[in-house]
Amino acid sequence: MVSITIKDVAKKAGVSISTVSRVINGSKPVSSEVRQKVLKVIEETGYRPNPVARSLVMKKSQLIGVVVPDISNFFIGEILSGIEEIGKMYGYDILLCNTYGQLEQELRYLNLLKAKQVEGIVFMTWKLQDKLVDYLEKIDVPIVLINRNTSKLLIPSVSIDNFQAAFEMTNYLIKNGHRRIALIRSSQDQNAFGFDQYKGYKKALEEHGLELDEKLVRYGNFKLEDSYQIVKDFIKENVLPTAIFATSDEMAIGAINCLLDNGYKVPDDVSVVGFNDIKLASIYKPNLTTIHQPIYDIGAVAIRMIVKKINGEEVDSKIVTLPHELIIRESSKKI
Amino acid sequence: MVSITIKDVAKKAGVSISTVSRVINGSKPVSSEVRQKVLKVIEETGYRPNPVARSLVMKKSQLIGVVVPDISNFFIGEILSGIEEIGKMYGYDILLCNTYGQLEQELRYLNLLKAKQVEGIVFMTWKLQDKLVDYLEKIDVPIVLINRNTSKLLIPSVSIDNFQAAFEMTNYLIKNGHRRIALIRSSQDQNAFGFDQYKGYKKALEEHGLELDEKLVRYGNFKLEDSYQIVKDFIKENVLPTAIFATSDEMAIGAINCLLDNGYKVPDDVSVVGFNDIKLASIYKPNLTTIHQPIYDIGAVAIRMIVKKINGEEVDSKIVTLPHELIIRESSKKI
DNA sequence: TTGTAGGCGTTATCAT
DNA sequence: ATGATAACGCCTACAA
Repeated sequence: MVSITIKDVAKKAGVSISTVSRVINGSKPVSSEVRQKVLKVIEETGYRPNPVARSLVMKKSQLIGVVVPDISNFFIGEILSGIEEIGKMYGYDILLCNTYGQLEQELRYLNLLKAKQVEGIVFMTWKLQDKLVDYLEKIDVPIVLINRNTSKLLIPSVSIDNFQAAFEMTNYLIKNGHRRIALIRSSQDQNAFGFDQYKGYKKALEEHGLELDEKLVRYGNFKLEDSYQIVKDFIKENVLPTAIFATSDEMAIGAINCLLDNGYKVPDDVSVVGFNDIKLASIYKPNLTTIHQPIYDIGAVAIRMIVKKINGEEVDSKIVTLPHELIIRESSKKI
Repeated sequence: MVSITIKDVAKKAGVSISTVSRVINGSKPVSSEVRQKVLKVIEETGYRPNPVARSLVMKKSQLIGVVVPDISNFFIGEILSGIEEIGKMYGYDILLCNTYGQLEQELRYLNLLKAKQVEGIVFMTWKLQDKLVDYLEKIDVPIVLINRNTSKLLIPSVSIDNFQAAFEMTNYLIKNGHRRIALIRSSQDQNAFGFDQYKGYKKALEEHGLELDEKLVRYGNFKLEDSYQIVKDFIKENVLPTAIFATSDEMAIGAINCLLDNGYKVPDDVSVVGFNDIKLASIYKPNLTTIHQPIYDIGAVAIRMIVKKINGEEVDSKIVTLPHELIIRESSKKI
């Protein structure tokens, strides 16, 4: 099964390969007579230009790299559909990279993507380490970060206002009578995803004259198991708060499960709220009070920005902040 | 930012490009003296071979295409991690294609993947239409289907024994006193995913002398909303069965939600069971009775088969059937 | 409007 | 052991 090339088409149509190239790309005028002939041959032979060869000469690939820390994460899955769909719309294909949030993998993939001549990169991670930032800022490919407010960075990003959202959520909890509010977020690192949320939480506490009890701030890695264990610890240490603010819905669910398993009622004994509003949030029982993010749109906007950059169009702003909304459901209540 | 090529390295090292190529690929012996020199230059310059150029001449791409009907589906997300991880282990990257189960998209992507010189394809769909099968069988790239027992097809596949699993589940329900057991599966089509499950369901009914009531067999497209609506219909038509067998956990959850919303208790009023045992199945309240599949492994095995084929190794069997297990949890009970 | 020829970065086949 | 050089399939000045 030898695939047929532009040369074959040229020969069969009795023209030069440049002419064939021209009718394919419409790069230069071709007499409609010749064009018809060539088109006919292409049709007959089923010729398809070889994208690899094309990439080599054009240094373009119609490929966009997407690197994420966990494909099977619900939140990320939803973002991916936005990316894929809009990308497709513009003729770009997705090279998927799963890093498990490991710096080493992230660096490796970034290199690989560049080598593969991807035209843009959508990047997402839990922890934005300095070394990574250096690398990202230097890379000469359009890149956009997801879910980061990188005001201090040079890299464009699309995200909601995590600070404000966490602030609102904490406020809501406080206004509903909660005083001891735990925060489950990811790593302590300043660069870790969720630092803004931590600041929002802190600010709300401060505004109400509540003291921040660092014992109530715990760290999980966006996994159910992690928050499950954290709540277990709370119980064991006998310091269970009246409200738990988990910075991802998955972690909220893990927390609720632990509570339920230990005979506590949600929200009667403890209110638990999440973040993201993944599909599951409104399905799980009890439905999650959470911060709604336009998840699909985040992916869609990110890739749209990349496409614009690729086409040399001016991108309105480096940092796109999408709207969020506090959604109150069953998992929290006034005390 | 001009990237440096093999030519630059050759010049700097004072050798020919062939020599450089040799030390990179170890394709032919090179005096260790020269090798050191070249290696040093590569190190200094940070030279990385251009995979696109390499692809062009080798007609290989280190790329494996993965086409799925819905990235944000939980089950598929988990399969993807298996594929990605094992693929990476063998140096392959993933070109992700999301088809929404549309034939048109599937065909389009298959073409595109071939054009991109992918070395193999992992294919998954809800409905394996004839036109698609024709195409898949003709394609000259290693391909493996996921979650299909394609005994009658020429294409290799990896899957559990869906017939047997559905048989066991139905049996379990019957043995627990259920007589009116609804089945929610995907499209009626013979080629649709889930036909085997339908047969297993039927067989179990027959073996117990139970009549198959076609009114109890409904069709949803693996979406929560679909099964939600189906249960709503059951209620409206006043034909609610004592047990509902949904052929995906997501659909089971949709069914339970509808039941709950309408004042029914699960499993007290109605037992609901699922299929797949996605992570969520053991987290959702009530925990789902379901068929456990080794989801990650399915992806892993599939890509492993492809890599073997690429390397010309003999693949043991065309059809790999992985073990499943009936997991009994809280969503079903004896009546 | 059309054709010729050089080059994109590699690998592989010949010589040497 | 090493070096020219011809592919790989395509695009694009430059000529005609």
